[in-house]
Amino acid sequence: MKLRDENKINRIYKATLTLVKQNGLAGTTMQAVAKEAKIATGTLYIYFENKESLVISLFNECIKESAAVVFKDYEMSAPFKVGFRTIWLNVLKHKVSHFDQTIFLEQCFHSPFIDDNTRAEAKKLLLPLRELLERGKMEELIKDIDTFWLVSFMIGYANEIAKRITYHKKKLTMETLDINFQICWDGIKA
Amino acid sequence: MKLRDENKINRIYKATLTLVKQNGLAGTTMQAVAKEAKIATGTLYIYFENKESLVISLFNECIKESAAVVFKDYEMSAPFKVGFRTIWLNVLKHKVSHFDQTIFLEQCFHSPFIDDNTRAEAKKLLLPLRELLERGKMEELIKDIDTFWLVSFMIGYANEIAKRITYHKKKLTMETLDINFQICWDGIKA
DNA sequence: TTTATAAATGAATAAAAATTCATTTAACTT
DNA sequence: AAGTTAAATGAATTTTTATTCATTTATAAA
Repeated sequence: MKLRDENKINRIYKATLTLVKQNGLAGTTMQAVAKEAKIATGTLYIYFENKESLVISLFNECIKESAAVVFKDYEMSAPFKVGFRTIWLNVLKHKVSHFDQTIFLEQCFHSPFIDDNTRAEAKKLLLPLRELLERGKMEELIKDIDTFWLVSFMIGYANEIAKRITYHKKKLTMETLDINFQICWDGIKA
Repeated sequence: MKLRDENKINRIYKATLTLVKQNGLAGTTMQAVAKEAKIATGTLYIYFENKESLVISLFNECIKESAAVVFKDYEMSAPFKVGFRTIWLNVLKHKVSHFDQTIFLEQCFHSPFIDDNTRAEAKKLLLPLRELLERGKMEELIKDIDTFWLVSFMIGYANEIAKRITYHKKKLTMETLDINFQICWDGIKA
């Protein structure tokens, strides 16, 4: 009996991300995904019921992976600014190094595949970040404004930098990180 | 002789924007566009050779409109911060009030329809903004870092706010504008 | 009015993409 | 080594979407 190859799912995911980055969700066909993943078209349908299912599974995978990365190396006990920097750099580095995921997620939010419910679920993963920001406000280190705007600011900015770096073939050097974190910190600090 | 109705083109554009915001470029069919614009499918092809042509025309239209808006009410003679605020608010207000365009442009950048050349042309429209920022650096009012990052920051942030406001059904009140401009200004000021 | 001209229509066709399935292949069991 | 099972294949089919075109309708000029 031939065993189902879990690794193949990753090949399919990878292929999908590559193609969506290149051509958008609009321009990505199942045939193309299969070809890119070096499998037959039919094989795709062994692993995923249909295109919608593939997109939704990959969406959840990306959300999960991205959430896992945010709090890497974060120490509750460290000073607020240190913790904030760690998290912001985690977000930025991840968005740059997995840029295809960044674009895929963006495309998903305006696709017929992802509904409001899925969107809402995805949002929940940012809860720990919101808590960190509440702490910063408590300690009077950052502006006392609706956390909503603070989150928008740090995530949105990281997103934009990731795009710019990729499109303009910039490198994510330590200098680049420092410059941008400085802007980010000055923006939110009290 | 029946005259070609230029206004119909706007109806088609409007319909396309509405549908792309809802379903993405992926989920937007010519049939659906025609129906939304309340015309027959065939009529669409009188005005646009094919789907690609429709998308590219609309892309150029959006870019043009957005460029026209940026410098509204801007006075060269005003102090730098005043000018900067005017422009930033113009960008933000436009992105919020024409959110369908914001999304359409975003989708275009990852579609098979828009090529690198078109992208580069679009970028040129930000030139006056770059010049303003150079002036700010000269006057030592803002951070002396690559203009590239400053533009990323102000445009990217406006983009993100527009998304957040729309998705979370927030209103663009004067308070909201002030809060966010404060963050933006603190971020770039020297 | 009548005629000429171009726009508008939408069903028909072509093209592209999604999905299926009969057949083959690979890996495990006895 | 033979038998069994499930994965893999890719051509064939179905479904969806883009595009065409013969016909109708509206407008302007004669």
